[in-house]
Amino acid sequence: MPLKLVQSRGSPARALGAPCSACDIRDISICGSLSGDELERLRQIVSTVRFAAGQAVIHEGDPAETLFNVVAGAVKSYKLLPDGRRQITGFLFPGDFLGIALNDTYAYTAEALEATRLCRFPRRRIEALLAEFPNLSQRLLVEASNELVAAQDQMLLLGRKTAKERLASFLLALSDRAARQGRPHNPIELSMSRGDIADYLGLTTETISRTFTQLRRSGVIRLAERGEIEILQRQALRALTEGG
Amino acid sequence: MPLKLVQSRGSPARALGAPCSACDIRDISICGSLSGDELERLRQIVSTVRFAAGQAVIHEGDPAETLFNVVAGAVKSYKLLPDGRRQITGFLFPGDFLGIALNDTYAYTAEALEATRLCRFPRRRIEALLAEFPNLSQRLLVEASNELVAAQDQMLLLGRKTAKERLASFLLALSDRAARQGRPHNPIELSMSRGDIADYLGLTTETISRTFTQLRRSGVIRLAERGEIEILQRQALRALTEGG
DNA sequence: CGACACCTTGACCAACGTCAAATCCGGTGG
DNA sequence: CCACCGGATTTGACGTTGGTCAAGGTGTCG
Repeated sequence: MPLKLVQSRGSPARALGAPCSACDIRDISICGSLSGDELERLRQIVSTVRFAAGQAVIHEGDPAETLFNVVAGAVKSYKLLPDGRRQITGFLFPGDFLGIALNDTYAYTAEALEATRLCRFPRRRIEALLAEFPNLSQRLLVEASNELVAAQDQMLLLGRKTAKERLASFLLALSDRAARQGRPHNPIELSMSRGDIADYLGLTTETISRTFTQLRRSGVIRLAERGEIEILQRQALRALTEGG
Repeated sequence: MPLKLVQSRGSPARALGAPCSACDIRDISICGSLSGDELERLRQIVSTVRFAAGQAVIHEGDPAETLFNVVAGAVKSYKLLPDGRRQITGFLFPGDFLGIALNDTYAYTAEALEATRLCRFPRRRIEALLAEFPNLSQRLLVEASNELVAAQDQMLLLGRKTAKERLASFLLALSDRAARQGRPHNPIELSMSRGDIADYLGLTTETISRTFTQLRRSGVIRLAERGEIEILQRQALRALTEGG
């Protein structure tokens, strides 16, 4: 019972844009797994799109026709309940992949947090490349694996951690991720609002605010200008992460 | 266009004396994506292992040297905080894949809920096959995608749903999954304890118990013999899932 | 300079957790 | 068949964390 990809049909590739081989974020993105030839094929199907802060990139429930790679900016992805309760499932930064879940419809909505640039891949074309370049599907699998591990950490956080532990975990994770992706990691620049943090951590803005105050008063962090957060005692913050 | 499984009609017709081609759960497992030849290669690296209820299959933090496929029984996977708080990240049933996260160490512990039989694949061998059979890595990617979607649903549940909504969601998800995998789906057989359900839903045993009572009193479910749960009003239960 | 969105703080409240005590139930041995 | 044991489950009384509601502060951008 072999698994077959439904082959892409339709209009020819529309080329344009800068070569992927010179891409700023190539090393930290999915494209890093591809050779010169493969990159060229990818370039033929990619286009660049921009979104202003607050604009939706994809909508939960819409047919999943496009995959994105964040090039610059920041994105939040979230799910809603009918009465408006919201759970943010992740924040995406340059190099992160959006829409990896290869299902018929998007499982969540994604919205730009600030001016954002993304690479846009028609899904049918990507699937054709998957069949051609095993590297690519292996790389996507690795990516999905990492997301899965992060999702499990988040379940532990949402199911079992206190407000203070959640916020400490969040700040450290943001800082660590920024470091890994070569962005400034202390002070941390928060591109999201208190409300977004709350909806990510399963709390309310008020609780986020109170907990920030608590961490600040205990000297673990400092609330710097432009909403940046400086970590003053990384070890202490790490301890708070698991109830120390 | 979504990735689609294309079933070849008729039997693959590989006797071989090998169990894989005649495997009970082949159609619902990862192996369903493989042709006769590939299956034979898989058979060469697989072995069957059995675990009694309560035995650990893998340990969080151990080097990830093995992947498993559940053949019979049931497994829970969980993460612990240093002080013993526990979050169950999933329950696995026949056909489910354990250890898909291809990282160096296991991200969670997995433990048999009852007498359980699993197929055991050495990880290095699987990785070799991945390079050889693109089908396999694509199928694993689909599997990982589905897990990712489920994980996001679970985040919404843990972050934003009330106790009653959580339990309703859990019961329906169990029933739906059992149906999809061809197991009895009403009454639902709960292979896990109240404590396990609590640790999966981010609640306590007491709250689970009280909420069961509430659902029973309102006539939505019935607590049948041997701990089975009969769904009496599926529509009502579905409504409760999102606060209806 | 004023409007508006975001953030902080305070007072009070409710959902769920904690602690404790029945009760149930399957397994065991007489 | 029945009595008993031990763990799981249920139920009850009460406590706590974080939510709700409301007011005031801060900063940013016309």
